[in-house]
Amino acid sequence: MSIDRRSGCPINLSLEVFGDRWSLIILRDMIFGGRRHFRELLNGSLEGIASNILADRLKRLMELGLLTKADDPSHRQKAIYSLTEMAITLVPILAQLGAWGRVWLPVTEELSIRAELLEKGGPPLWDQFMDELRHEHLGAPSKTPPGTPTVRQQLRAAYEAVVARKAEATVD
Amino acid sequence: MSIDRRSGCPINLSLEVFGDRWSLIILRDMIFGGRRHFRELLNGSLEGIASNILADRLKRLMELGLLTKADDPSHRQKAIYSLTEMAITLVPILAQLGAWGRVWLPVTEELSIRAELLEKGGPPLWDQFMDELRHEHLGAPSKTPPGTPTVRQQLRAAYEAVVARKAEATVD
DNA sequence: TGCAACTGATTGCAAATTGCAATCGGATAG
DNA sequence: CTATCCGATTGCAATTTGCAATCAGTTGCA
Repeated sequence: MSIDRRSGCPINLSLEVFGDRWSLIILRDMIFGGRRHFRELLNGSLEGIASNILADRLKRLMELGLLTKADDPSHRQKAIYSLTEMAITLVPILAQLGAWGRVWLPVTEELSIRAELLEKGGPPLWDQFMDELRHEHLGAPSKTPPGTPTVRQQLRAAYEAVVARKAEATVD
Repeated sequence: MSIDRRSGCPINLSLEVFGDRWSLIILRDMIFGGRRHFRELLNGSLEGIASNILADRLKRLMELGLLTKADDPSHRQKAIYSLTEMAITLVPILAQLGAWGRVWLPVTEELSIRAELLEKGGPPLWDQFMDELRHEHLGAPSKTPPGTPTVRQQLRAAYEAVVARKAEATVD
C-alpha cells in the first residue's frame, strides 16, 4: 500500500503517489468540490468511483500523509476527511493539469470554466485558494478579509453561470 | 487504447492521458534526458521499464497525439520519436510535479537538483526550455541566441556538479 | 418500538493490466 | 559468417481493477 521507490526522482515519486486513475480525482473533489465525507465523494463523483476503490484510496492517501480522518460530532459513525498541507500544495499542479487539459483534450465548457478561471488568476489566486483550504481543513486563521468572495464561491458561480447560459440557449 | 472519457473535466481527461505509472516517465526521459530511440528509453530508464510496456506506451502516446515517429536515416529499422507541441507544453506540469515531489517525498539530491533549478527559473526558464524542445523536435527556429547554454545543458551541468561533489565527499 | 434510510466500509469475483523472460525477423558492423 | 543491435511481440503468472452485493452500526421518524 505504500510507495514503491523505483527511483529517487521527484517526478517518479510524485507519480507513485498519484499516478493512478482515482487518487487525484478524489483530491480534486475535496479541493474544488469541498467534499469531506465518504458518501459525498462516492455519489458526487462525476466519474462514478466504486465504493471499494474509494475506501482503498482514502486509506492509501491517509497512509501517504495527504489526508487525515476525524470523527464527525454530528454522527457517531460519520468520518470527516481533511486535506493536509501536503495535499493543499497540490493546487498549482491541479491548476496546470486543468489548463493543459483545457487546451488539448475534449473538455466540456461547463467543466472547464473553473480551470480557465484558475489559470487566469495565476499564482496569486492559487495562493488565496490554498489559504482558504488551510482555513477550512487545518483551522488556520484566514488571511482573506471577510466579505470577499472565496475562490470556491467564484469558481462555483462561474460554473453555474455557464450552466444557466447553456440552459437558456436550449430554450431559444 | 484510446481515452475513456469518464467525464469532460479537464483534470479527469488529463489523468486519462497520463494517469498511469509509465507514460509521464517516458515523456520525462524524452524531455529532460533528450532520448529519442526505443533502446535509449529502455536502457536509460532509472525505473527499469519493460520492453513490452515501453512499446505499448509509445504506441498509445502516438495515438493520443503526444508523440510522432519517423525513420532514422542512419539505420533503416531505427525509429526516432519526437515530441509534439501537445507534449512540449507539459513542461510546466512536470516542473510543478518535480517541485512538489522535491518538498514532500524522499527524493535523492542528485535527482532533484534539476527540479530545483527548474522551479527557481520559473515560467521564463520553462518557456526557454519549450522553445529549445520545439527546435529539437519540431524543427522550429530557435529564439535563443547561439552561444547561450541550453536549458538541458544547464540541468545536466547542475546534476553532474552534485554527483561530483558527492563523490568528492566520499573520498574525504 | 419498529423500520427505513444512511453511515463508512468489506467481500467475492471476473476481467483487465502489469511486468518479467524469452523470442522475433531484419539490419548492421567486423 | 557471425555477433550484435534494432524495435518490437508473445506467453504467462501475478497483481490490480472495478462492479455488485452485502455488512454492521447509527439515525430519524412514525
